[in-house]
Amino acid sequence: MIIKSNIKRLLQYRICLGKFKELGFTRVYSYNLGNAAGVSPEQVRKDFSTYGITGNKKAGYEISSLLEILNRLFGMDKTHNIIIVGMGNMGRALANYNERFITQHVYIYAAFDMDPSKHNKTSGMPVFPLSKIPDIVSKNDITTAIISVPAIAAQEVCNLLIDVGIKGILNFAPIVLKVPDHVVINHLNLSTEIDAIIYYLNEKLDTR
Amino acid sequence: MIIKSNIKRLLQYRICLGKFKELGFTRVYSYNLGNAAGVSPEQVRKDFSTYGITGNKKAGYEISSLLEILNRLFGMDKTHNIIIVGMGNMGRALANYNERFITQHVYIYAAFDMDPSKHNKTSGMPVFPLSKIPDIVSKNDITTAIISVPAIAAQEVCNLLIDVGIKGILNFAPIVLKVPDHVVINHLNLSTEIDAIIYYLNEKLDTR
DNA sequence: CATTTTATGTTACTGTTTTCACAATAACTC
DNA sequence: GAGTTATTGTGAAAACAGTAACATAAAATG
Ligand SMILES: NC(=O)c1ccc[n+]([C@@H]2O[C@H](COP(=O)([O-])OP(=O)(O)OC[C@H]3O[C@@H](n4cnc5c(N)ncnc54)[C@H](O)[C@@H]3O)[C@@H](O)[C@H]2O)c1
Ligand SMILES: NC(=O)c1ccc[n+]([C@@H]2O[C@H](COP(=O)([O-])OP(=O)(O)OC[C@H]3O[C@@H](n4cnc5c(N)ncnc54)[C@H](O)[C@@H]3O)[C@@H](O)[C@H]2O)c1
Repeated sequence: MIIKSNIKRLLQYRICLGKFKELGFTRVYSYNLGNAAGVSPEQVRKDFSTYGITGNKKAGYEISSLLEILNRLFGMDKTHNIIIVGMGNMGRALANYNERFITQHVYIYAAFDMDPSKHNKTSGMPVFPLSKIPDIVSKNDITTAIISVPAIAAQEVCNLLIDVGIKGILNFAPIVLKVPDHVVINHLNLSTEIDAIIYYLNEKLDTR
Repeated sequence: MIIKSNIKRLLQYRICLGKFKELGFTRVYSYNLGNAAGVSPEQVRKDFSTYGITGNKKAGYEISSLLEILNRLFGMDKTHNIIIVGMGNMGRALANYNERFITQHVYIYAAFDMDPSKHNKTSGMPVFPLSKIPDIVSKNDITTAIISVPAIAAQEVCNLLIDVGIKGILNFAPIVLKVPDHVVINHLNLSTEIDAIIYYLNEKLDTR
């Protein structure tokens, strides 16, 4: 599953709208939103059009009602509990960010690690052994998980998660995980993100 | 700047080829690579074709020479020194990953933070105040930086980096940074990555 | 209240990416 | 070494995404 850019843009519009609202604005134009989100005003209107979102001729969009529509579109009427497997450097960084994730209606409900020395509560949420996964996932209707274990263990952890009913996965391990069709998987390879930047820098030099 | 998916795929092929090599293989077919990288064999061949990379009819691709070509394409004949600004949770996680980044020819040479309590060497590389940025960047030919400061400070840090000659930025702060055309910027919003997964899960339920 | 202004919403266009199909050809078989 | 097989390489087709143009309509103006 590759996440479409229009979905990412709509989520970005939502974040920008929140900031506009905080600043006391009540209406925005496609031009303002595009500027804040780094896209053209036409792109903003096109994205809204695709999802049947309409504003007012000449008067732009009312921020509160636009936010309501986007919040409904993204199921943000409630907070989505998720779990993390792998409480190493990346897992801890994410765990410590929990109070900010909740502003996007995401909450890390529990974490899991194979290393018993990680089993404690210092990161805000409990850290359990992997044997607790089935119980916690099923008892709390959890459908989404973050994998931040070493690449060597990622497929095994992934399989386990799918077995217990996880349907959406954000994977930080630098390996392409094999999942059944019904599972939504989002691969995030930070090394690659940096390498790609460096590639474009060199390319610009070459074609000068 | 939006990073094209063919570049990300080529980088992924490179990683997969490395694993094949470790496992003792000397040749691969487009089918093997596609399978490992999660794409179709046609996509693999097309990507190679786009960059003038050729293999052998019936005998596939020789791993070592393919790796050489990709390493050259991505400037991996040398290690690229980069810096991080913001040594909080995310910055530290990245810093601790330095010995792994170097396998992708990326090395975090120095880190910067406005908070004096972060100025030490416990994370492997030195952590300096921001006033040291111009000196370190220019003396070490550094062109790429990671921003992991709070959103409120990100644009200011970004401007400073561009002023001292940084040309490529990976930004973790949940804000769309304004940069001149010649700067390559890669926005990575982790909240959005999770929200997008949740969106697709709900969408699948809706259209069931 | 007629006219002008200005921003939306959509259609048509343009460009890009992916998939498909198959000719070309190197390796293998007998 | 002729015939068969398997895999590449690419051009054409299809699908997708982004840009541009403009008709439409609400608001502002006077
Ligand atoms: N830290 C980074 O900045 C960074 C950057 C790029 C990629 N990554 C990737 O993210 C993943 C996590 O990175 P990290 O730096 O946090 O690694 P880490 O080694 O610090 O942490 C890994 C954690 O996973 C746990 N673990 C190992 N095997 C497990 C298993 N089978 N089940 C459950 N837990 C297990 C370990 O106990 C450890 O706590 C890795 O795949 C890494 O390649 C991290
Ligand atoms: N930690 C996560 O998992 C996570 C998830 C999503 C997004 N992010 C984003 O990544 C960024 C960093 O997150 P974090 O969790 O590491 O935050 P953090 O608060 O732990 O760390 C921020 C660091 O930046 C430093 N800083 C603040 N202002 C600065 C300035 N002007 N110049 C230099 N340094 C400055 C602080 O001293 C601190 O060390 C934030 O923008 C955050 O929204 C983080």
